[in-house]
Formats: sequence, C-alpha cells, structure tokens
Amino acid sequence: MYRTHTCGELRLADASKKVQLAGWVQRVRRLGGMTFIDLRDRYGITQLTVSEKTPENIRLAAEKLGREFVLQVEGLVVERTSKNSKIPTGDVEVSLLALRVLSAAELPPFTIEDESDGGEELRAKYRYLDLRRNPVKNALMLRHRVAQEARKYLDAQNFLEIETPFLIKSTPEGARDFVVPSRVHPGEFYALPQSPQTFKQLLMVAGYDRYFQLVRCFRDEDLRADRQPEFTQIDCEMAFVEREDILQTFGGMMQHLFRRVLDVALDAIPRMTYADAMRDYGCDKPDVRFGMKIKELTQQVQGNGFAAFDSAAYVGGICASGCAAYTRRQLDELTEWVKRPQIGAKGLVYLRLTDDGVKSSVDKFYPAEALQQLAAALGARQGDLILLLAGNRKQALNALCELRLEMGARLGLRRRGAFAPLWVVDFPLLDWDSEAQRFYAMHHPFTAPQPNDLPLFMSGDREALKSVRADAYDFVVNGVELGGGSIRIFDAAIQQQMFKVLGFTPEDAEYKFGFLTSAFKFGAPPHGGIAFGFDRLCSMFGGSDSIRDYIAFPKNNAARDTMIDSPSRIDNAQLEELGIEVAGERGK
RNA sequence: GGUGCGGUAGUUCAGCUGGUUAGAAUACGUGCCUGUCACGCACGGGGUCGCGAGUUCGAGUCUCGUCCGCACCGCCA
Repeated sequence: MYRTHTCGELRLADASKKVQLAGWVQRVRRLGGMTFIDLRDRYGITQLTVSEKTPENIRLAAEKLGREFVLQVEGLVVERTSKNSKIPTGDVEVSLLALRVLSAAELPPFTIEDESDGGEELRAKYRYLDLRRNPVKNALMLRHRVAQEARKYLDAQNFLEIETPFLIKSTPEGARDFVVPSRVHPGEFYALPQSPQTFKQLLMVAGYDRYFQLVRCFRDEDLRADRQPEFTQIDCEMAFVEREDILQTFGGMMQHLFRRVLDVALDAIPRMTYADAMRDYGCDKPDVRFGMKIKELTQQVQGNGFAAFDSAAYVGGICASGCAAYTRRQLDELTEWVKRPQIGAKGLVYLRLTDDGVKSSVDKFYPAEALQQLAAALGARQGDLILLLAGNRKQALNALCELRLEMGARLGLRRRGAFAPLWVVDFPLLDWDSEAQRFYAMHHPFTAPQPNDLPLFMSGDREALKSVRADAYDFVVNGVELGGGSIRIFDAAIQQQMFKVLGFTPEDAEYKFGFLTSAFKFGAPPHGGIAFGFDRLCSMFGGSDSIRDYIAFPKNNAARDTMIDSPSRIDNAQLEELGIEVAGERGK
C-alpha cells in the first residue's frame, strides 16, 4: 500500500494521525532550517514539513528534491501554526517521518501551474504534463460528469447502449472518410465511420427501439477550434416516434444535463423554423442571447439612385442600441471589418440617430423623411446606430449574421454563463448545387421529407423539390450547433426516390446502401434520432470556445499529434503486406 | 487550397526608422535564511534570434522562399 490518504483529504480532524501520502512535488520552499514541500495528486495539495526535529536521513533526502519528483511519504498530521485558507488542506501539514523517492524527475519544460508559463505548442508536445494542470484536469472531470449524467438520463428512459463497428464501408458522400487498408484482402479498404448512422437505423429494424452510444466519429476534413478529426457524439435513435417525441425526449435530456452539471434550470426549449432563423438572424444557428434582429429593407431603399442598393438583390440591416456616438474612425474600422474576405461585404452604410437628427453616409440619396422611415422599420430610437449592407441574398445575410454577432460581442450581449437554447426545425430537405446541377442532401440521404411535403417530393419536379422541407431539427445554444437529427425514411419507395433525386444510379445505391434498403424490406418501424456533439457540449458547459481542452489527447490545427508524432510514415514491408504499392518518393 | 497573426535564454516576452558585447521577468544553480505557501536576499550559468537565400559596409530588424504553431474562409451529406 502506498498511501492511506490522498493529498486533498486531510483536515484538522485528522491531526495527530500517522498517515501515508503519495504524489508529485509541486514546489519546495527551503527556509534554511526548515523546508516545506507541496505534494500534489489528482485530489489536491498537502504541505509536508521538514524541520530540525526531522530524522537526518530525511533532511538530507529533502535537499535533493525537485519539481515533479514522485514521492511516497509517511508523517504525522499536525495543525499548522500559520494556516493557508487558499487550499482545503490548509489547516494542517504533515511532519515527515519517512520519505521515499519513487521517481526522480527532470525539470519539466513548463511549470505545472494553473497559469502555466508554457505556450500551446509546448503543452501539446508534453500533453501528459499539461494534463497534470488543474484547468485541464477540471475539463476532463467535467466531461466525465456530462457523460455519466447523459447515461443516467438515457438509461432511465429505457435506452440501450449498444456499440457499433469502427471498421465499416466507405461511402464518400458528405465528409471525406478515413480509410484503413485490409491485409487479409489486399487492395480493399475499410472506412472509419463519420457516424454510426446506418447501424443505428438497422438496430431500429432489429427492434431495439431506444438506442444510444457515446461514440467516436471520424471525419477527414480540416480542423477548427471546435472541430477535430476524431470526435465524440452522443448518438441516439428511437423507433415508433415522430418529431415531437424526439424533441421532448432530448429537450428533456438537455434540461437534465444543464441542471445536473451546471445547476442551470432551462425552460422548455423554444423552437424556430429554419426560414425564420435565416430571415431574422441570417444563419441556421442563431445566438438568441440577444435580439438585434436583421430586417430586410430591399423594397424600401431602392429607387433613390443609390447604386449599391438599387442593384442589389437584398438589402438589410441591424440596429445597434446606443451606438450612435460611434466615431467616424470606429465606423471606418467596422466597414473594413465587414469587407474582410471572411465576411465578404462590399461596404457598410450607417445611420446615426443623434440629437440633431439622422446622420448617415447616404444623406445625399435619401431625404430625411426616408431615413426616419428606415429607422422606424428597424425599431431604432435616438442614440442608436443602424448598419445596412447589400448584396446577393445569401452573402448579405451571412455578412449581417457575422456583423450582428460582432456587434453583440462588442456590446457585451454574448454573456458567458447565459444559455439560450433552441430547436431549429423545418430545414429544407435538399440543397441545389447550380454548378454541379444536382441536389445534395442537406442533412443525409435517410432524412424523411415532412409528411405534408411528401407529394411534392414524390413528384420529382426540380422546383418542387427545392421547397420540400425535411423532418429534421438542430439543437442550438448561443449560436453553436450542439446536435442535429431527423425522422428517417423507413419506406423503401421513398428511399428509392431519395437516391434517385440525389443522382445515385440504382447500382450505386445498391452498392453503397443495399444492406439498408434490404433491411427495410423485412419490416422497418418508423424511426428517427439525433446526435449531439459531446466535445462541444462539454466545452459549452465549461465556457470555452475550443474543444481541445475537453479531449485528453487532441490533434493540433494540422491534424497532427505532436506528442506521439502522428501521422507518420510506415515502412515498406508494412506497406507491401497491405498490398499497397510503394511510392517512388519514399526513402529519400 | 486560401487569408491573418506569431516563431528571440528552459519558459513567457521586449527589442523603434537596419548600427557597440541581444535585454527583462520567471525558471534553474550556488550561498544565507526556523513558519513559508508567488517565501525573501545575494551571486551565477544560460541564446544557431525557426531554417535557407537575397539586399546592405553591416540583418533579430528589410525582401523572397520554406518549415512550424494559432485563429479564420473554403471544406465539415
């Protein structure tokens, strides 16, 4: 036995006990005749003392200790003469009777402290040291808590946790697949799942009418702060349900998680249609912690000779409360901001509602009365700033969406600790790609059209298809998409029609998804489901925009793990065994 | 594939319009110190200024290329 207590455990009530502790040296403070050692483990820090009364062999050993040495010690718990209220164990210390160095340590490349002096690059390379730090440890503990609470809720609702395979078949629709060569079948490949989508549907066909899984998913796409090539979903599916059942069940799960993890009580989750979200917020994942809704003004502003507006397919604006005092410099800076390539606006028109009336950058095109009407249309009051921009509908809405979020941030309206969840519903089923002259599934090819739109869908008419709504829904919090799902097609004829609309030949469809359509021939129940981005959920709970600290061993921006140095080359013998041709470049 | 920012002691950073021997803080080492907990004081060691080319009498500083990191756009059914 190495220890009787952890380093976070001892209190005044333990005084005069003889205890054993084990942990890492956080810091040594040598005061001459007296030495203090902070011993750290997962649970906390306990101060060890070496004084002139301490046996000499321990005094000598203590002189050689450095940061991050691993010790096992025995000692007497004593009340401190000067207490430290900053740590829970601060009323006591352990006066050493025995000390064993289990492991000496080199000086770490950065200090293991909450406010570490190490940069991200260094901490990534030595992730096992970074994991010793409290902020990372707390993030992983939060992740554990969320996982346990999700399991508790789903188990109580009769869901079964069932594992599905990681070595599956490549179906390069949507995201790129990670691919794994087969040694047994040279020249053939498995793919890692982007999600267990088809398997969970097969489980519904098999009668396991409530399934869930905390499951790793793999997508070979470029990374972001909130996107990793391997990430975890809370993947769920239910049979004999319609949309309402799913929204109730998983709205309930979110209320459970917010309550149990954050002690935040969420009201029933509000809903918004995709069309409303696009119109009022310019995107399908609105941050509704604040208003500042977008207002379309195309009709109202055209015909006054202002070319930028007259020639635009869409003109819209937002009203930033209390920003009328923005200086010319600030407005110029904002204009540059919206003209950046990432935002892509051509320019920015402003109206400042000052004490002296409306001052705008387009005064010469619009009479004062027209400007007043614009202000009224946006519900602006004296002291407000109106920002307008124009373009094609999609670009302009996107730019307004970004501008709204930016102004919201500048005005302090995107408060951490405030949570505004919602369901976005009634997504379009299909997305027409005018370049490729084909439809893509907005969600995936198993998403059911809404019952009301089924005749339109079966008609196969291109214009009709563009307006078909899907029985799909996203769960959005504070402008972040945390989950999404749909009611699935379970009728073979509708599924065939979907493959046809998406341009799959019957052979294609058979090759890629034949197992699923076959299964549907043997009695498929109506079903639907949802998947939540578990890493994002955790980072949302933790108040971070990056999911990296909520993953024990994440990849960097370039999809590398700099600690283990992956991906890496493999030798020719290994390649040959896999039946993969050895490239001429190799070995150079 | 693209845009922006960054790369200088172990670490975090400063280093102006190019100009002596590249600094600070912290960490580390040594000495002193019996109540510290960001201990204190004194002294000390520590640099391929990411890498390569170019401009120049002279480059940490300017130019080009390249590698690496972060954020974002494209991409993510």
